[in-house]
Amino acid sequence: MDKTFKNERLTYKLNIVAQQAITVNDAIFFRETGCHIRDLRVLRLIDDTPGTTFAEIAKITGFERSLTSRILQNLIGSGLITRENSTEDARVFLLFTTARGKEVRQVARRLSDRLEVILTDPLSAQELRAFNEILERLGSWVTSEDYKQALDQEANKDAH
Amino acid sequence: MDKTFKNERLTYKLNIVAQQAITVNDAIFFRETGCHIRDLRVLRLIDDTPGTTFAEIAKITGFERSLTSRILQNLIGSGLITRENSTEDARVFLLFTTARGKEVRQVARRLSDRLEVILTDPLSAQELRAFNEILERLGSWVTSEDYKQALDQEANKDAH
DNA sequence: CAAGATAATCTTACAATACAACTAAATGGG
DNA sequence: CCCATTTAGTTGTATTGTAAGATTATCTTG
Repeated sequence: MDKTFKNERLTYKLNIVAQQAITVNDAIFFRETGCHIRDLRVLRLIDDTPGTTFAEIAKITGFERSLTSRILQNLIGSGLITRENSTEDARVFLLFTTARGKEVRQVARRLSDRLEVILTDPLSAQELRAFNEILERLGSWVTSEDYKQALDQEANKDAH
Repeated sequence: MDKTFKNERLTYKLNIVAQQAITVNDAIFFRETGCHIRDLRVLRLIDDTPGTTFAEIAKITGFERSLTSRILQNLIGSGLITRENSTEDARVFLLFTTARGKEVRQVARRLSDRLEVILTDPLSAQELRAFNEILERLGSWVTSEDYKQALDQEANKDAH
């Protein structure tokens, strides 16, 4: 039996799997679409809510404003999105996907499906469902206030 | 119901959970032990195989030689490990943990236990076991040659 | 219309890490 | 036995990604 991780920490295992999957996938996405996963996420957001703004994107993704700005510039430069001045506020511009943007989004979606199939190849359908469900719960947990508080309490326990 | 990730990709969820858990944990480790997770991993390696060498560490961890060198310098600087010249080869030095190093390792181990309990708080014992087992398998899979090959094939399918 | 406030950008600084050049010591073939 | 090559480990430098803050343009309110 393969013992790649026997007795390793959960976070360590998590890190390996996430890191590996993302690094590899990102390279493939870039080769096939010219975009990195992060850019594609922004593209998806814009495609799902046409006319969204810079500020919206920054807020939803949590990216720094400067970073957001650059990603948008990239997408515009690649002709995947366009910006239109808002008629109500000349400071604001509205974002839309171009035809090419929609196309790239579809390509990315299909690619993503296939990559996920490969990633989860060793899992049975049932295991995959269970894994998804658990990740879901853990995701909610680690981004919650309660999690932060639990950690704070842990720290205080030590400090006494 | 909380929909943090509804319909999100597996890799995305994985990334969020791993990223969040690691970032937060690393900060706590650093505060409590003065070491980052990565340093602690090296410390553990040395403590488990006293007399190990620079080259061994670099090979096992997969870290760049320069990075490995700097981590070791840190650990030495903090008085957690010592280096001894090898009697057989003057280029080589052997690594050992100091008393303080062993102590820090223990502190880190206990802390790690507690942090893992907090992280997996929303899971039942059974779910935790299942999750661990699946992560184990995925870890082996994504670091295997077969995985790389499966991805290559996928890429070629497109290229035809 | 002046004084903030807000949207987005641009510049700069910083941290992390990889790469490559370097020193010192060992090995092995002529 | 000595010189060329290899190996162990270190250090300087370049690159990269990102955050923070200054900057520009526009809007709002008194």
